[in-house]
Amino acid sequence: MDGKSAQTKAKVLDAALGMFRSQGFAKTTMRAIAAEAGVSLGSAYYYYASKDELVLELYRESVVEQSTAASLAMQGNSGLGNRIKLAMHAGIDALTPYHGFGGTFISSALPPQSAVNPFGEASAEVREAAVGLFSEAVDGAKIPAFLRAQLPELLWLAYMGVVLFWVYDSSANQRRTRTLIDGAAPLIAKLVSFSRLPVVKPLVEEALALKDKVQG
Amino acid sequence: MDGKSAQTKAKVLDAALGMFRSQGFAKTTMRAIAAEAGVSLGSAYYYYASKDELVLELYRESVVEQSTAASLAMQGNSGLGNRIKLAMHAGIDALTPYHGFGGTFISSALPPQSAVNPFGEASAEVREAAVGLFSEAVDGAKIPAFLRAQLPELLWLAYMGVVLFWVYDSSANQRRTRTLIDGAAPLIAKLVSFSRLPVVKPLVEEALALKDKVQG
DNA sequence: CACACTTTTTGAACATGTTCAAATGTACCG
DNA sequence: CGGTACATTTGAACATGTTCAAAAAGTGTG
Repeated sequence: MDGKSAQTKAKVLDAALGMFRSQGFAKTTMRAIAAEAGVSLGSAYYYYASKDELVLELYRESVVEQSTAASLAMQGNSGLGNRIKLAMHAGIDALTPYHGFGGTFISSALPPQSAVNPFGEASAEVREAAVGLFSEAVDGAKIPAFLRAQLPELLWLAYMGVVLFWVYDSSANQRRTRTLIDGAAPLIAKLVSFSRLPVVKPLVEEALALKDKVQG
Repeated sequence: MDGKSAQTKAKVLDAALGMFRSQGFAKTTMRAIAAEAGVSLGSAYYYYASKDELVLELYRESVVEQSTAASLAMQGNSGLGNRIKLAMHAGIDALTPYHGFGGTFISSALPPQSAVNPFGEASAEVREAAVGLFSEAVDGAKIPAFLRAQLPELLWLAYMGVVLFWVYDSSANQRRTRTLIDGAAPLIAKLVSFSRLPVVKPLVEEALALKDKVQG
């Protein structure tokens, strides 16, 4: 039966996410999470082996939120640039409540051995969902054949860069990040469309070849 | 008099760097550093307010090593691609002893409020040195005027990307990172040279404008 | 030298992430 | 029911980064 156990697990997660939002990541102690959830410290660890795993859930939820919001918004919008914009803005929207502790968030997210590291094993499922969102953004646009397969992953990578920028963005409401997205998305679209041209094509092909060579 | 005090400080730093290399960052405790240096725990903290500050020293030293090695190597080498290659390889060379704990390194290096964060206040001096190295790499090459001023910083940014890749690179001796540098450097050089062409120029100009708009 | 003031040193104390052996609860079998 | 195996819960114990008040050592002054 999954009822009781799952319920406890959910209580712990709710307490954690709530306190992350209100107190930040560093200030939220495992003891406080356990207390808020009404369980003992050991119990919290029974369900989540580390504080990082809680962050992975947060990341997971944010991607779900990003996906649903972006999918919906893309229904009425065509044009590669526009769709990239929507996908990225939706991601930042979902992360916004956590900007205050973006720093501590990223410090547990980036180490290679961390459960949360976006490039790692543990987050494969979430990453694929995110890449899938960019596939959706690309769908319907005219993409040169030699680019199509790789483009979604490249866009996700670019988005990871945007997230990193966002973490450091101290402007009010992270306006600079929004500006970055608004500027970068059409640029990317333009680059994709130009990638057919004789001057640009070999450059792009070379870059794609390097990406393949360097991967795995 | 700076003799005694500076000597103690140096002893702490030496102990720390040595143990970082041999044990990794996480496994090296402040207590162990203090013991190795022959001082008390409190004394270690008197000189370095946090473990992160020790990492900043490491970063500083690695940039110095990178700079001297790269400057030397560039004396006999011309060609933008080659010089970029040299600068980046020198950086990875200097970091190699620490690859084992690159993950923990980056986890303390990236948080915005960390003393070590490469984009932050505290590391401004080191960052300028690193950007300066790329200025040197660019010197002598024919760079389109509208690009020249921004290029070194862009190259440093690209190099930060390479370092991030290196952190995650689990191939033997980080061969993939070397492949990346060898492939990316000529690509960048080609892009710079193509940036004069009518198709490419507006794209690059737009990107530069976006960078300015988004900065500060 | 005696005194005051500063720099340095010390180790105990604290907070917090994590581990673990033991206690408690639950489900199912004979 | 009695009992056994498994799941869950508990809180004490541990390790470690960091803080801090007090002691010690050093330095200059009268």
